[in-house]
Amino acid sequence: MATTRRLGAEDSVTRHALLDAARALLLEEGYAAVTSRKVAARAGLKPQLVHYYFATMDDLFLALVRHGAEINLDRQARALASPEPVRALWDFATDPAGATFTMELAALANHRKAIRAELATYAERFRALQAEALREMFGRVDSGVGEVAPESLAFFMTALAQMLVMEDALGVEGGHKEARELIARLIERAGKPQR
Amino acid sequence: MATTRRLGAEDSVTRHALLDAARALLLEEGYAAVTSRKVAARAGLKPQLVHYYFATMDDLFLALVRHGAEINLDRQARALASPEPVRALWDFATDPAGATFTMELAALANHRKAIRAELATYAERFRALQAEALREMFGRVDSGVGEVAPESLAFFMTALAQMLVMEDALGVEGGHKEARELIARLIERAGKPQR
DNA sequence: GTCTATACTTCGATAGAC
DNA sequence: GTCTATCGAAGTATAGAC
Repeated sequence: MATTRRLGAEDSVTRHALLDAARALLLEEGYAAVTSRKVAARAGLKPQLVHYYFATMDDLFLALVRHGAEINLDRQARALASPEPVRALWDFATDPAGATFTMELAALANHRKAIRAELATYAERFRALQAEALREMFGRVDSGVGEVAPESLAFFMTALAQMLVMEDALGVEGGHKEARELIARLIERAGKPQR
Repeated sequence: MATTRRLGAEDSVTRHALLDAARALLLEEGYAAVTSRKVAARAGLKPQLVHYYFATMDDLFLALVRHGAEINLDRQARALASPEPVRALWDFATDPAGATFTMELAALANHRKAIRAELATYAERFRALQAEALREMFGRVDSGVGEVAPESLAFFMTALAQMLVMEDALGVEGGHKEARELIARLIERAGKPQR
């Protein structure tokens, strides 16, 4: 294995078209629909081109992870720098496209080592950046049963956002309306950081 | 379509073996690995038998959903009837196998209508049963920013449990330790219901 | 540097033998 | 009622032409 097969250039227009098509398929039909044939068809290209630009399908998925993560790191940074960072962060976390993208990749990663490692690294980076921002805003927060570390606060927020969006997509709604209202009140209260 | 092809009996031993194999594959390698060939191989049977007992792969998945859900409804009922229902419910929700099973099916369901509908129906049932039990135990709970309905409480609990387990599986751990400790304290406090 | 012709494997599904 | 022989489509990947 590991023959020295040639690959297309990273900045190729065709390569970008394939990545775009793959991302669209991932969102619309799930990771199982991201096959060389379907990706190519969506981009109006031949299936073999996928393997010219990406040695294996795993490589394509890795490129997808990196590209999506970099874009979202940007978006998150902007949210954290906004006048209402907590609200902006929540809006960012509950964006359906972003949440779907993450959930699909997580499901895929569950059984593909290389992708899992890459996704985990990015996830920790996201959380650390959120935690840092929350720490600056609030320090440790009292929960009524002890203090909450910023990292945990970031986890709670992301977890609830992801599951809300995911269940919405499935058509599960029990408890959502009141949960969203409660979170809205928490964000309202957090609007003006204590320090 | 819809030809009147014959199907095997529901109580067939072979059928059960196939379902067991499918469940194991789903847990170990993800839904994409649940193919007629792999399921059969795992059960030591011929691939064509899958289609004798399940007209389509969707039918196999549906059977898997129903079987898994019925077992878990039982487990949840036992948890709710235990001396420490809140703790038992949390332990049940954070069981890795159960959470993985759910997440895989959710990812699959995202893009398969029939499975999505079935899964959503069961999910609502789980939540309603949890909510009913929590309502009997606590009524509405004060959160510091208004009351929390039992249904929302159930959602929060399940969401956090699922994401904890899922991130653990991916190797993401930021904020988990303190989050688990905080939840443990909450459960401790909830140990003795107020009414 | 870019794309095509082609090979080989695995997929879901059907028709028909026992 | 149970299982097998077989099919056409779709999957990843390689070697080689432009």
